[in-house]
Amino acid sequence: MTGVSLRLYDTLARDSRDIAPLDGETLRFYCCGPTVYGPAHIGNFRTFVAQDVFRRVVELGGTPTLHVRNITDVDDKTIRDSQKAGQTLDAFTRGWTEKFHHDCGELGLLPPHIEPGAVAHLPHQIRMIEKLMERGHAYAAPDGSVYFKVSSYSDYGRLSHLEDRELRLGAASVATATDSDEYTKDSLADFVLWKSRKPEDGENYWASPWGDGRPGWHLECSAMILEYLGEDFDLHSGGVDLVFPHHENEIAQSCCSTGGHFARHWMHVAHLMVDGGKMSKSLGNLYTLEDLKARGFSAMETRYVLVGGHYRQPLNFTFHSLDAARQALQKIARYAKGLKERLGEVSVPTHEELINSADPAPFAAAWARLNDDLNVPGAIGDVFSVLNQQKPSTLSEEEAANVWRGLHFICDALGIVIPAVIGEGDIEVPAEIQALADRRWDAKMGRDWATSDALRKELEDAGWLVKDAKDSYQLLPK
RNA sequence: GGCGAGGUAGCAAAGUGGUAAUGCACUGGUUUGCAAAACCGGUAUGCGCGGGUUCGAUUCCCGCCCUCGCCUCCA
Repeated sequence: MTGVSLRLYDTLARDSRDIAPLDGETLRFYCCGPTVYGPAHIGNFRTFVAQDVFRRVVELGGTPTLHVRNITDVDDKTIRDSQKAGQTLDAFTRGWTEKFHHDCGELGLLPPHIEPGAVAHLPHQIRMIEKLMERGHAYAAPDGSVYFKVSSYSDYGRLSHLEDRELRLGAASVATATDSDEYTKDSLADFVLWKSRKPEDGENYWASPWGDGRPGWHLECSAMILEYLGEDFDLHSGGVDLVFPHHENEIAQSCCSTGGHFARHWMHVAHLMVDGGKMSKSLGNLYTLEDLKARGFSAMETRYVLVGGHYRQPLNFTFHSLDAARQALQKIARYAKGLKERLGEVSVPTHEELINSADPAPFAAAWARLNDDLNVPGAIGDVFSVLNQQKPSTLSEEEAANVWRGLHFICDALGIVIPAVIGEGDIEVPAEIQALADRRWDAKMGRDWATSDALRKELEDAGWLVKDAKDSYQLLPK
């Protein structure tokens, strides 16, 4: 044990609270997962990365977790786009789920212990609707849709603080709502649990006691949480935009169907902005991991950026921040290399090994920051402060080993894999650049400094940096 | 209109009732033939503006200005 316990801000309590498992053993938590109708963008990943850091800190602190994250594989968008792609819904969502898993792997996200899909849990959802009907919290409309009766649940709005929301609806929202054709609802506030079959759904409908149709979006999380985490569990997490209505609706559905407590703690991750504003497809600033890789940035560099702002603060993404991330990671990489030289043969401890011998060593301050509402930027600052003070060459072997373990401990908490020092891996050098560099090396060996420097300049102008060592040199792209 | 978050150096981003971490960028020096790396140092008399409380506020209170997000597609 590390002797520090995690305090985390709770959206519902509007205050920080200690995180401790309800059952005294395992921290059980749920994260709203992606809707798989395309590649996730880095904004989506910001949330998943923040949740991953949460899980890592909990585990490294000595508490095992049960992490459940769903896959939304049926909704308007998945149906619409699968049809556009000429694929069955199942094939379409399976493909995007695989892509999602691939990206998660590259970003170093620990896979959830359970990853349920909505379609595979239709019986659970239908059962929940039946419960809600029995208890008088839901009603079927003439067209076969089923709605949750918001007025039947007095606590509705507690999470989002929109208690009397019909009265508070902005002018724009009212206009939109009344223009829509959902006249079958008793109240504007009621939300759909079961959507009756529509022609545009094609083959994507399922049988229910209320007729053919498909589940409402909010329902899947409630049903799957009940199945895998029960009526009462530790924490629920998602992006801030889910506070209302999604999480509010989940609470209503779950509490009304079971009488249980539902989530004890709510963690919400602020949005990623791009160039100071919201990301959107129309602005062309919606980046995927693929987009950034095409520009030469690794998934780890992206992760470093995503993790680099406090999770409750909007984070502005820019390409400059990716450049800065690369430099910062290289600084850590060079430091780690220095330690390695000091230590000889050392291995990189795994997450499991670190859990079993949890010890932040000289990075206790950084670890404390992480345990204070996951203050990652503060922790990173502390890490560099230590690196600036503990130079590998000045450390005893024992001290170096300590720093090595501690550094990996903190990096593991952040999910950062320390990269190789650039240049130590394979770099493809164009033949003409290589030729220039060889000529320069010959000139240098011949102590023809003028020619050597001129060629260095030429290489720099071509975007290549020459690093000289005693009897060799390296070419690095600038 | 309602709710919420925020305005800290060129950029990013922590933090504290007692005088501003850290990363990037920039920059002086040591070192290197020159570079790179490394090492030593510099770069906000200042934390949106105006008041107030206090021995002392960037940190608390009040007012104002500005930015961003949410208000049933949304991580």
